[in-house]
Amino acid sequence: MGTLTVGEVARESGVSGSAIRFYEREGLIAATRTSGNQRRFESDAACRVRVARVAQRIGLSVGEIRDLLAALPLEPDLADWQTLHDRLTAEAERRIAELHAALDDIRSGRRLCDL
Amino acid sequence: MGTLTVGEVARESGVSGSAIRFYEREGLIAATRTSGNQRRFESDAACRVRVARVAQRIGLSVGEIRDLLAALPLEPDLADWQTLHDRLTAEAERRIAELHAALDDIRSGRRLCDL
DNA sequence: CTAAAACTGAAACAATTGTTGAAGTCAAGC
DNA sequence: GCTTGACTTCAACAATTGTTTCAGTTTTAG
Repeated sequence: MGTLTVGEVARESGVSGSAIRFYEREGLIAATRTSGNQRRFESDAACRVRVARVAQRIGLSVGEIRDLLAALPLEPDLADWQTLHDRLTAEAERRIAELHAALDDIRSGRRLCDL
Repeated sequence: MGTLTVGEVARESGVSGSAIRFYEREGLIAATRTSGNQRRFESDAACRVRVARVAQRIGLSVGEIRDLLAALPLEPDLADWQTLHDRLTAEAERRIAELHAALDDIRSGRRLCDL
């Protein structure tokens, strides 16, 4: 009950088992191993995977998400969540700004060829 | 003088020769062939490649850009440019809206795990 | 005509984000 | 203790967007 298998994390987070293994390989989530070499995750794993999917919606790469989650302790306090929150927000706004810049260029009146 | 080689299109459009060949393979730009099988592009090719790069900034895939450029005749009139313009703009706005939706979710007050 | 520069296709490589399949191992219930 | 479902690793595959390298061909300038 204290720990979760790959399949349980997969179900709880709505991601496939192969993706869960991939995320563990990539360092997004940590696992211990049973004596028989099976992964066991702490109960926060599904939460972290969900955070990862939110970050993917924003457009972060797996490497960026790894770094993001690295700053999130096992039992995050409010400040930890706030930090994560702020980083995701900043990144989203940065990407929105990039798109706005592209839009401005498109609308600049110059021919598209000259951008 | 009426046609351009790969290298000339590359220089005029600021992308590499290998990318130019790739774009031709993928149908973004059209080429005729010399008797010696070398590509020759019409003078609009560099322009189309530039449009493609703008579209990439917006986030369109090569396939989407192919479709976009397919609607652009060899000598586009104002309406053709307007159509292209409108599609790019709409696509940019769509992606901006997606990011705003993600931002709204992040700011919804729910825990990130519950998104 | 010849030498150099640019071109050719084909294939391998690269990073990214996983999925699929095979063969074998572990864990849980009965 | 046996069966069954879930797990393991490893490798191959997939799509995307090109780059690199090879050996060979064409074009162009002189």
